[in-house]
Amino acid sequence: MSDKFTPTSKEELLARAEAVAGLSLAGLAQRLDIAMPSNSTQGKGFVGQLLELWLGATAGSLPQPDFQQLGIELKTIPINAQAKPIESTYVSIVPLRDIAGLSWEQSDIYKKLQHILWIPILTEKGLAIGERIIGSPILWQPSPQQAVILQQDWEELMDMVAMGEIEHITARLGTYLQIRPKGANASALTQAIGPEGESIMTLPRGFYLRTCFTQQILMEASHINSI
DNA sequence: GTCTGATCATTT
DNA sequence: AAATGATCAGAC
Repeated sequence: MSDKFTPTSKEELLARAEAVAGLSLAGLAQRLDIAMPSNSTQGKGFVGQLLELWLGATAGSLPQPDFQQLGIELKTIPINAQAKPIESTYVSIVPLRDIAGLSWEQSDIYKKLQHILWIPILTEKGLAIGERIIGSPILWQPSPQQAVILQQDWEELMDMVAMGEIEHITARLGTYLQIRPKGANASALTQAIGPEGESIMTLPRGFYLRTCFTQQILMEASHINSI
């Protein structure tokens, strides 16, 4: 039943995603002969991995788009019954060293944000993880206006990193993009640039998309779908 | 430790 | 209630 699948076109990928819209996570897990985690705390990441398996994502833990041949990144996004995102969306790790001369277009996050397959997951709290429902997929690319803001956010934040101001960066900065801790726990440390240009140890950080931004994406898509 | 996949727990 | 800062699970 769990025959392997590799998408060779975005149309094929989208069709494969549409085929499981309306299905519960437990339903898809059963189809793939995968065991469900007992709860959503232990199951962090399970939703994404389940859809990766179904859709034939290949990038593994590389900092590259999931479907390398197609240049498409896969993102599941938890939404409530009003179709509002429940959580921000992690995109990629923030480079904290050897970043001199790094441009927006060269960055890992730029490549991932060029083309995303969004899969909304209906995730009301109190709903068991297996009862979450897979929604209709959205194939998205940033509009020119969105691209400008994303680049501005990235440049503002990465300027601070390059200037040794990582410890002054909070999640309050950035219009669409924000930087937050992204590590196993508070004792996981990595090297970064300090105030005097020296090497310091700090928490690993990640780039996240704010819910106000991902909500835009979902709203635009529902508008298109309703025409 | 460095990435991927995210959601949890606490503060605001 | 929503946002921020912290954490969970797994591959390598």
